[in-house]
Amino acid sequence: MTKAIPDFDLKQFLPYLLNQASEAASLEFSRVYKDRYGLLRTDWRVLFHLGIYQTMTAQQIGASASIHKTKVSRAVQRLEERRYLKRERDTGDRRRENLSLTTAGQRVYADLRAVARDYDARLTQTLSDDEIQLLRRVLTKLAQTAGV
Amino acid sequence: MTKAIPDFDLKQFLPYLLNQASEAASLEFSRVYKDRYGLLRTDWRVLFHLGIYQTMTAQQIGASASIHKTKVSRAVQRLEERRYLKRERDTGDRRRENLSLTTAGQRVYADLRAVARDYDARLTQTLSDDEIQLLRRVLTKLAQTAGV
DNA sequence: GGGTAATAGTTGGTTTTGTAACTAACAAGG
DNA sequence: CCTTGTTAGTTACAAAACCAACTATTACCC
Repeated sequence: MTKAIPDFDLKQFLPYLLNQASEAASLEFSRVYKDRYGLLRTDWRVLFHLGIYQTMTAQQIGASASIHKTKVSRAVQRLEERRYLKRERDTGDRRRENLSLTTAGQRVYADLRAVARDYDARLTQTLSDDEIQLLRRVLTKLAQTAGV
Repeated sequence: MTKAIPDFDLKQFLPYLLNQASEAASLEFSRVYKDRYGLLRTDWRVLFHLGIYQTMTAQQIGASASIHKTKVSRAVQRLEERRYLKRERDTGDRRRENLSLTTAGQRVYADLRAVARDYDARLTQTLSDDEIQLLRRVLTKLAQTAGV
């Protein structure tokens, strides 16, 4: 660690900085869904999609969250094993499965949603309303940039 | 996908939003270091640390980037295999290894640094200077929040 | 000095992810 | 209908991440 004048500011490089912020910002939340329910990151995202929208296919969830279909498939399997989710073959198009939460899954969702709300409030509590708005707007734009 | 009024806005939830933005923002850059040099995410971070600071130990890199020591260890192995990095046992404390880039490694760093600069400029080009400043400030704060 | 704790880094076994190939069902054109 | 192409979802195998235990060395301190 010698050089006095760095020729590149890694910590200001957006892909790096965004990743550091993202990891830090999800760390505590991940501990909750992991420790309390044994879920993985993809699992809680699928769970939340179904909690919010009631019924979706794996394809819809993957498109919404930019998750590859194999990851969605495995998250659905795990949630089904835990009896948080049920599948119903679509009668109109029998390739599709309409996914929804069981009562147990809805309970988990409601619990984690409350945690998420508190957590988001904590993350943003040191920021002004303007800052939060701008942050969300810019991040949303960035998220869309690369087709994600 | 039934419900008209969602009870939670997942896409505004910071851990989720940050992750989407982070993934999107690093996608194209990752293709460059992956396709051009066969590097993984941890690899380019270690490479950049050494490119910027000349000499560091694995411990220092891990502390700086919040990367677990086993991940650093394996990234160092991969970079060494590719002859981008050399290790020297520290004479003062023989547990430590002083890591630095080979000439080949420095070439790779210089190339990727140029890509990174262009890429960062592209990511921020639709934002005003004020927005960029605020974004970086807020993200830095968030990154520090959880001890990361 | 000699024992105990702490630190730097590696290794091994298990999970998770990534990628490609696969099955099953639908679509569209002849 | 029947071939060809597309879509929804799963499976298999390899690559990577995770976590715990390990070695080697240094620090502490009685």
